[in-house]
Amino acid sequence: MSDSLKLENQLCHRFYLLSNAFTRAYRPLLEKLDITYPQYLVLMALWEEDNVTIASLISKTGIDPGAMTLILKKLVTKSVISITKDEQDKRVKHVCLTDTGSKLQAQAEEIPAQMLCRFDGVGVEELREHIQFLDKLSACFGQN
Amino acid sequence: MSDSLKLENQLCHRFYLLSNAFTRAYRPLLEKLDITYPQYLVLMALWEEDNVTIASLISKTGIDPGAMTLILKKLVTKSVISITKDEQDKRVKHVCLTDTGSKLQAQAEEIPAQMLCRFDGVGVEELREHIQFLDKLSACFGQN
DNA sequence: ATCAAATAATTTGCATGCAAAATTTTTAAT
DNA sequence: ATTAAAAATTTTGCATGCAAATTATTTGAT
Repeated sequence: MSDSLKLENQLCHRFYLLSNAFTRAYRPLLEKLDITYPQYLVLMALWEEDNVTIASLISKTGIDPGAMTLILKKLVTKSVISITKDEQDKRVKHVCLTDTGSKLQAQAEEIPAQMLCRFDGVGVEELREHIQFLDKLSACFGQN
Repeated sequence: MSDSLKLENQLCHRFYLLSNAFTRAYRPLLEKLDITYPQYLVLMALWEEDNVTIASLISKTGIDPGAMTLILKKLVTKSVISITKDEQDKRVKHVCLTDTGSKLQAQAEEIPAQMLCRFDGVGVEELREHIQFLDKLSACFGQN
């Protein structure tokens, strides 16, 4: 019976807890925009670069293809995005922000700062340093 | 348009990606034990301390109460745990490992090492240091 | 003792996450 | 040109995650 199976020694459990904690923390902020956290990820990607393919959104956000289909449908229903078919390659679809979707960015601008406020005693330098570690760790798992 | 809404600047997105990546990485290892990742969390808690209340499991694993009910039902169906009612306080239920559940620990012992193998170029010292940061960050969000 | 407030679990309804199968369309090899 | 393999999406089925409402019990205050 080593300690390797103890919960407190699991790196994965930390990420499980933190990922869920962040999603919960974002919820009240995102509800004002009437969107969920994964939908927020899609919109952040689109605010950076509009008119991209679904495959591109999947790659940038890391959202599962099957989930992406549903998420995009909901954003279309909310009139935040529109989806058009590619004329050259009929397999491909392009996702565009609507006026409503573009204007949502202004309301979202304040969200990152509001989240940072909650990081009590966490320095910006410290943060940047650890983010490098997180990216290094992500690289260990490849694209999947 | 500040950069605060860019995906690459989102700490939350890192945790989203890493949490999902870990769950995916554990899947093939856990399938040999016929359990899912959240079920694995519950079992790790029970291998550390058996015969605990559901509320205790919720607290230790951070799994949502509603989800916990379903997870425990499945573990009961697999004959990995058994659930008994408290005689003193009829609101409370106690969760116990069955023989099958106890013996599963032996098969699970090799899992942590197999996961660590994938951490290419990540030092043990480095790991310990960053885990402290993760715990510090978790504390910013309280129990919820 | 009595009754409101607090607890422990469960249920409900909605939104993913994900593997695997299915569709549609394109590309590549023969 | 044909056809098999590849690529982009969608669909299907199952397992959470989570807020909110509900149920069953217990505790605490009057």
